Amino acid sequence: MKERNTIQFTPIYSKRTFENIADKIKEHIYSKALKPDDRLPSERELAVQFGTGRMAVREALRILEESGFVHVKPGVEGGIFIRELDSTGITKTLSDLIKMGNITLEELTEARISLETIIIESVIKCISNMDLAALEKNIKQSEDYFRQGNENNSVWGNKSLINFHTLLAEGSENRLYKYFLRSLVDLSNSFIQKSLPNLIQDADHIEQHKAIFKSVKARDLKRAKKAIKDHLNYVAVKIRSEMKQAER
Amino acid sequence: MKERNTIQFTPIYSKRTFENIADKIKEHIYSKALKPDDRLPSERELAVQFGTGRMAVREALRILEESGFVHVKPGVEGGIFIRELDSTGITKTLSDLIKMGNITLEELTEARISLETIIIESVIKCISNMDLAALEKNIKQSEDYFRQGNENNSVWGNKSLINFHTLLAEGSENRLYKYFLRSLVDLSNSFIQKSLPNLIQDADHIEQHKAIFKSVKARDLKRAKKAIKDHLNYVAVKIRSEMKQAER
DNA sequence: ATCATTAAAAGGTTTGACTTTTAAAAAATA
DNA sequence: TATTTTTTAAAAGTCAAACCTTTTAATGAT
Repeated sequence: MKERNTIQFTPIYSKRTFENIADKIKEHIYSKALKPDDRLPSERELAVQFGTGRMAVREALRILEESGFVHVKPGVEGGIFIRELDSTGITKTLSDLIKMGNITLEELTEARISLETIIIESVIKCISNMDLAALEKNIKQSEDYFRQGNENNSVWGNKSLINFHTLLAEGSENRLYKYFLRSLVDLSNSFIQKSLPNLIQDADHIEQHKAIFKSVKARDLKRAKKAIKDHLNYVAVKIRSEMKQAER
Repeated sequence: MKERNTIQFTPIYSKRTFENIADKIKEHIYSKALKPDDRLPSERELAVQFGTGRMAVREALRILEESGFVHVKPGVEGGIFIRELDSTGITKTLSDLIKMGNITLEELTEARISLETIIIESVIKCISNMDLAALEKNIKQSEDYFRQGNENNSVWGNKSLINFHTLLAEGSENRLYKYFLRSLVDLSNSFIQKSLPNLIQDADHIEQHKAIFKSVKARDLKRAKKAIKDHLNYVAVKIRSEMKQAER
């Protein structure tokens, strides 16, 4: 039996000039011909090379800039520089969705709890000694900062406290988890920071990080899952009560 | 004891004109003064209203277009239209990360399995009868298409087969899950479709959807979790073996 | 009724002149 | 000599005006 040919036609867009330019540059980035920190020719030079006007190039640059491929710096020694793609694209989108009210803080924290539970499973299977050491160092920093921390006892001063979770995700082999988690953490932080700028850091928080670390180091999945869940719920409850208090 | 004032200065950016324009328009979208399908004044008119040149407006539009806020149509009765924000922003970012090799198909499917397991928990708690009906209808469509499906027995023809999972996510109350899942599903589909354009649809696939549906309807979490896990693993195995076969 | 033509409105593109920003280089000062 | 200030050149940022292209509604011819 002869196989039938099932070709499909895809819609045709006669693309706009600036889209073509953006695509051409992207191709070079995809193919690694252009790598992070490389500098592109100047706007005017690009316009000449592409055989287009300067404005078309500029519009292409706006697109590339917005999606995080390049970053543009004016002045001598300035120019158009290739950037590393990271989680900021996701963060930006989610941030917009939050501003539109399409996502609430509750949804954010719920998603974070689910995600971190998944991550801890992944992490416990494949975390390296280097990652473990980084975590241990992070906890040390948190403790140090907390001890001398009379100057500014807001959680927001203690950066290491905030970084623990993203650092934990670094131990996972699935980069998607890292991107997602980093976005969620960044967002819930900036979200909470706005409503509770004076949130106090407490010793329990660090103890809980320590508990998570220990169970991960011991590769005790059951204990680790419980530790992370307890911790996140603890934080969620604390935030909720603080918010209630702030309302009055 | 007097509380110490802990103000923080945020960095100052003297923003570029087009950024200011984009921000101004975004504000109106955030505040719902501009709603989906609303039409903005023409480029020329906007330039007059903002007191800037037309090119600054155009660059702002490129940004808004890229991040999914507006969509631009030329011609009479054309113009600049407000769009509903959805998951396409996330999808686009992830798609770029895939093209950069920062994410693989394996990571994608793994993440999908984890996410769908979470979703099924959320769904089973709060799914409405309407959502259940939609799922049931979807399965009916898949079966109908499959029965008369001699014309084109590729899975890709059977759209309802593909939509089952995103439809399931609609039952969740957490919109983040919906956005994430839709992105992951869209991506793995377009990914697989490229490498396996002739993937055959099979009856088991639909039976598994049915099993998931039944356990969700019965609110049997344990059975539902098993059903979704089995299904996704089944698909993953099938795809992997097909890919191996395609290599030869 | 149907088809072809036309005109207007919108975005798309180019060009050239001008402004602003930045950092290195040069000059003035201590 | 070391430091501070000024100059300068390269690059992006901006604007205005003209012109091109696409789209569709309205008009007119068949």
